[in-house]
Amino acid sequence: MDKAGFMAAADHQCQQQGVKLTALRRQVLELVLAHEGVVKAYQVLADLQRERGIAAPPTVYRALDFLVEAGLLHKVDALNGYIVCSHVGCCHEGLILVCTACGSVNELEAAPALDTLRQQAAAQGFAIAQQNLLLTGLCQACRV
Amino acid sequence: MDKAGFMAAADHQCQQQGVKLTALRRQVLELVLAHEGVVKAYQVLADLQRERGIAAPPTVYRALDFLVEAGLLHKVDALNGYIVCSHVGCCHEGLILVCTACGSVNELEAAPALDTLRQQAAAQGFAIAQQNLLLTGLCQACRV
DNA sequence: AACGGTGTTGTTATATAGTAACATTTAAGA
DNA sequence: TCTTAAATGTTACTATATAACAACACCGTT
Repeated sequence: MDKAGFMAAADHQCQQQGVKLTALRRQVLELVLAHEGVVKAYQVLADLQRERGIAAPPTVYRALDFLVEAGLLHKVDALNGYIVCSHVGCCHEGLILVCTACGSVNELEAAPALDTLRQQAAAQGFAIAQQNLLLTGLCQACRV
Repeated sequence: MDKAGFMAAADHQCQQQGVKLTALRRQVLELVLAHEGVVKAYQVLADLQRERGIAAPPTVYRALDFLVEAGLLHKVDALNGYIVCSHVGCCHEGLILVCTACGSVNELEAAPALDTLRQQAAAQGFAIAQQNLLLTGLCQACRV
């Protein structure tokens, strides 16, 4: 999806959810989209400062939290960063693949196996709120 | 496994791997074992300072990194913490379940589903180096 | 025992990440 | 318009992690 398309989908999704994609949140989302792969909060902060002259960490963290909550971004804890959700609108989070060589990030669609995992967790009485599934390694392009 | 048993298994495993479980690493491992659930690096640092009078962050991080590398601990990125590996000696990392209510952590044994995931990643040409699979939610005891 | 290399630990300083608390502004309804 | 809730600004701070270099300990060789 191109950036304009993503922004349109973001607008739509926020409207659906009854939450507001304000100017600031929109700007932060665009800054994240402007990068490839994983983006760090302080990178976004620097970008934002360039565009607006001044900004403090909470400004960025609040916007990023909102965007994660809205399902537009995912937080990648293992990298202290954020990625754009590849599946806006179709709700499922996948398995995140991070290449240590080129830094690229992909969301692998693996619904059946993930469902199995969730069921096994549920079988132990565990009620899942969030998932955070990440594999680190070498992508096809880099493993040559 | 009790603590003494774990330390014995740790000794054995390090010997197998040809790496050294030095006095410092041993002490750090014991400090981690002394806690339930997730332990933070700076908590270990504080404990270590209590026992030895002085210690700096790199001392602790190096020891923790070593212990993770040796397969005795897992790093839980989503919590910036470490947990004791439940399966020392039998090599498989599982799926980590973290309860947001009581803070308890369990490693769920889910080899078949995890294998499927890995195969799906591999099918895309991705060579897995590390995995980091975590579910957050409520454990059986807390969901009542 | 003396030497030299490797790995471990100590030390200082600093980089990076994230949040608490309160003030101010904006938006939306009564 | 007034009021209230949400959003943003601001200051200060806490928490997490690493770089870089120095000192030391261990181990095999001469």
